Amino acid sequence: MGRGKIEIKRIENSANRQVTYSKRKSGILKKAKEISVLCDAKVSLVIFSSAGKMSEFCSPSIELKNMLEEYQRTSGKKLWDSRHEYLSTEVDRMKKDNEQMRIELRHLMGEDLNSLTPHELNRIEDSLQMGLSSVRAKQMEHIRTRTEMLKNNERILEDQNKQLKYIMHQIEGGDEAERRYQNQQNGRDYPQQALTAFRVQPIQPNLQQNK
Amino acid sequence: MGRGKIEIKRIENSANRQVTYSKRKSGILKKAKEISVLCDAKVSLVIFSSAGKMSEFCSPSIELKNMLEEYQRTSGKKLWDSRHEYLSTEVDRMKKDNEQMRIELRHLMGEDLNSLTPHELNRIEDSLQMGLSSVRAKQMEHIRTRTEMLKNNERILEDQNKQLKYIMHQIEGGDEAERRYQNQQNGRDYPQQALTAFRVQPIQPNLQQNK
DNA sequence: ATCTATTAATAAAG
DNA sequence: TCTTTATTAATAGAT
Repeated sequence: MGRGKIEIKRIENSANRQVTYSKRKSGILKKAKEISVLCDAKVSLVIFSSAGKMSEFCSPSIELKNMLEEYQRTSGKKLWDSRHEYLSTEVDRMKKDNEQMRIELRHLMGEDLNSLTPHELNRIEDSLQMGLSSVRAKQMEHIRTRTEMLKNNERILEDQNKQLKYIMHQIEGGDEAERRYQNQQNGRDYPQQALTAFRVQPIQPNLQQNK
Repeated sequence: MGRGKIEIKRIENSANRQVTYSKRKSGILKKAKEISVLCDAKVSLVIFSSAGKMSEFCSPSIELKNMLEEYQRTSGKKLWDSRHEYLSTEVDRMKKDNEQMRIELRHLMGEDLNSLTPHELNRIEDSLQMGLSSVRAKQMEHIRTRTEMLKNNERILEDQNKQLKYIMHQIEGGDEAERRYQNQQNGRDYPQQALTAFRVQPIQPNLQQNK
């Protein structure tokens, strides 16, 4: 039904295929509407183009959902019932999993121990003991890291102190700066600016955060 | 496309309607097949005659079920009922729950600790410590119970021994029974029946199982 | 999109 | 229900 007869096989030329799709799609939708009206039939037609765009026709006055329910009854094929079943078993499976983990967690928290045999208690104890060891090892690791950080900062600050003392010594000819420093160390309210006034360049680029 | 043009409205004559249905049905099924082949489209076509007889076409290599899932995603219309949704959300919720418990369990077993802050580590440690205390308390309880059971059994057996010795003393006039008992104690193969031959009534109703 | 030559579908009849 | 056939409808290829 065109300028030439065509073979029914995939149209390789993409543009042609798209044009033909468009024409035939409207054709088949029209046919669907016609048969539903002429013959009082219930029709559901859903089409996805190769690009994934959807078109549909469904007889007026009937929901696709209802039609598909009838489809399942008539054909015996399951559409969403099977999905229901799948979900139901999935939920059951997970509930069991869940319950088991909940129980194990409870046991590890020292609850509901009455139902356990001595042997099971030993297993729990071992698990807790091992867990505790690992956790404490990790805590020690943290503490070591933090201690090293503090030591490092201390060293940097000490260096800085030495530099500052040296600079002050040079500038004020010795004892004056040393005296000021000692006063500050002793908690007297010596102006804080006294030190920064020397405009020393930043000398602690590696000072680490004590987070 | 026939001997005359027809108006698109319900065909009142039942026989005509049936004939037209049959012809157009095969026509539209053919069209569905053609567009799916020519244009690489996914097509689902379901038709019920007014008499309730069903015909269908679905693109090969695609399940109607899958198409309908895509339909729902694309159109946003829901085909399956609220129970389905309920199950879906239930599964999702449980998956989350599950995952969280799995993580907590792992931490309590001393795994995957790197992601934890010191504060979280402390929490885990406390939990483990408390769990361990409870488990050990319960183990002590078991041991105590078992010890008491053993003591009790021992007492019962001692009573029984006394009774047996007394009975034997009475029957055999004293030393003979005592001698037999001593022989048995010393491991000589004195016939086992010697004692049971007295047909003493069961006298240990409260003897407890050492399980 | 629109046009149109041609094929395809099908209404009515047999 | 099948076949035939006259006629309309659909559409392939061109514009």
